Amino acid sequence: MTSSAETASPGGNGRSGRAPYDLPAVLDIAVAAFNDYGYDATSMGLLAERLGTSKSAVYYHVSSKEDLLRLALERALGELEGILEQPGAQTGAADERLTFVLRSAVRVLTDELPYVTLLLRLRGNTELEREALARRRAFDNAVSALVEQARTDGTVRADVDARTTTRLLFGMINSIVEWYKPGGALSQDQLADDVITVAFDGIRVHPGD
Amino acid sequence: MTSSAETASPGGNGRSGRAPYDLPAVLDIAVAAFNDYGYDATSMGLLAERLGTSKSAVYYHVSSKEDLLRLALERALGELEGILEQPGAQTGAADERLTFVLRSAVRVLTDELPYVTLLLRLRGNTELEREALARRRAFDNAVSALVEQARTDGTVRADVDARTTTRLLFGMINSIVEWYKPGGALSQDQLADDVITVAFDGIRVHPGD
DNA sequence: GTATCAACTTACCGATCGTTCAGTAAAAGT
DNA sequence: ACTTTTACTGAACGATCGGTAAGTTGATAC
Repeated sequence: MTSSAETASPGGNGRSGRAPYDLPAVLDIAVAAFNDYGYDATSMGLLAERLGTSKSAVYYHVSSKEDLLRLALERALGELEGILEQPGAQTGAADERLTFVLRSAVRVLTDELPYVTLLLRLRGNTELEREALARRRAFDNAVSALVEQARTDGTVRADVDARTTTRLLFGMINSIVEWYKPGGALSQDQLADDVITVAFDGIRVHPGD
Repeated sequence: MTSSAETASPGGNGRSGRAPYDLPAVLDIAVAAFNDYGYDATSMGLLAERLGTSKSAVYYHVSSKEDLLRLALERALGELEGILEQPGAQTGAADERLTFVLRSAVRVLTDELPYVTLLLRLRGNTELEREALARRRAFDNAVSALVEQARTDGTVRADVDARTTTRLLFGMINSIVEWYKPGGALSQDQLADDVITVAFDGIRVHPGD
């Protein structure tokens, strides 16, 4: 057997009554710290402090600070891009596909909250960040094409252009990472319903409804 | 006379054919750099390079890096808070006041784009940043109260709670700083119209419209 | 019982950070 | 003519940055 590590009993290595870290655990804490202070403002020393170890211990698990960022962004982008590969995003009427993608995006945002938060706050300073932003833009463009198609179908309003509509939609959805607290009073499903409701029908009560 | 400086003719001080900087000019360039790289990732050296001077020359005009941030945030927050003091935000029906505030917010965002952008990207690392975030939260709460009132009036939908509604509204509006380019094809007024349209009536075309 | 290995620790490196300081050239004031 | 003020320059400060090198420890393999 290949030693199923797990996050098993403490005292595993007897060093000081704490199981050794594995990469996913380090990544989780790193991403949380990046979101708290910002990637640039988070020093490896501070990260080590949060982990309860030394800087060099972190470097045993990861090859560089940027490597942590790469792993985190890959996870977020992979989940988002996965939405577009699902049947619900590829078959059916454009407005129904759009609904599916938006609802799925809300689910990914809430499921992978810290990872997507990190992605959405990138500034594009390094090559790695620029590549991630390009992939994010590609996702946005795919959704924009759906909006365009729905406009042609006559199911989405034509008095606002598709690009602006898409940006406002993502502005609304992406803002979720700035305030949503998982496990709070607002469930993921309820939030997704609210987003779809406001996005498609707006906040106004129409006379006669 | 108190020496009306202006950004007058070059060669003003004869040093190297360039007029001396004043604080507003330094602040403009600093805010642009902060938005390009992020506040933390922007070094005073890089800032000086953009200004075409030395690090210490910057310190002649400003007492610290944080001081630049303070001046910039004060400008953005002052403009936003000013919205709530205008008659349109204080008299009339709640939904009309809400419309006025949202439209005004779009105008402030586009007029003071770099300054508001900086504000909206704060992480709250220092005391200064936390104070700015508190003022921003107070603004959000004022708008949330308007939404609540409009719900009571029956002009805004009651099936989404006021807090979530407000957050989605601001998510939409605040995202403008991430993509709006002043002087482009989309005018400020058209953008404001689009925001109001999508926010109040959604993106869907209703059968029978 | 010795060798090997994962998982660290302590100590340190050069680079860069925000900031300061002493000096200085040109303009303005008197 | 002389002083003061404005707007800098160039060099340096201590602190902190991301990252590295070498040694140590307890568990496991043989």
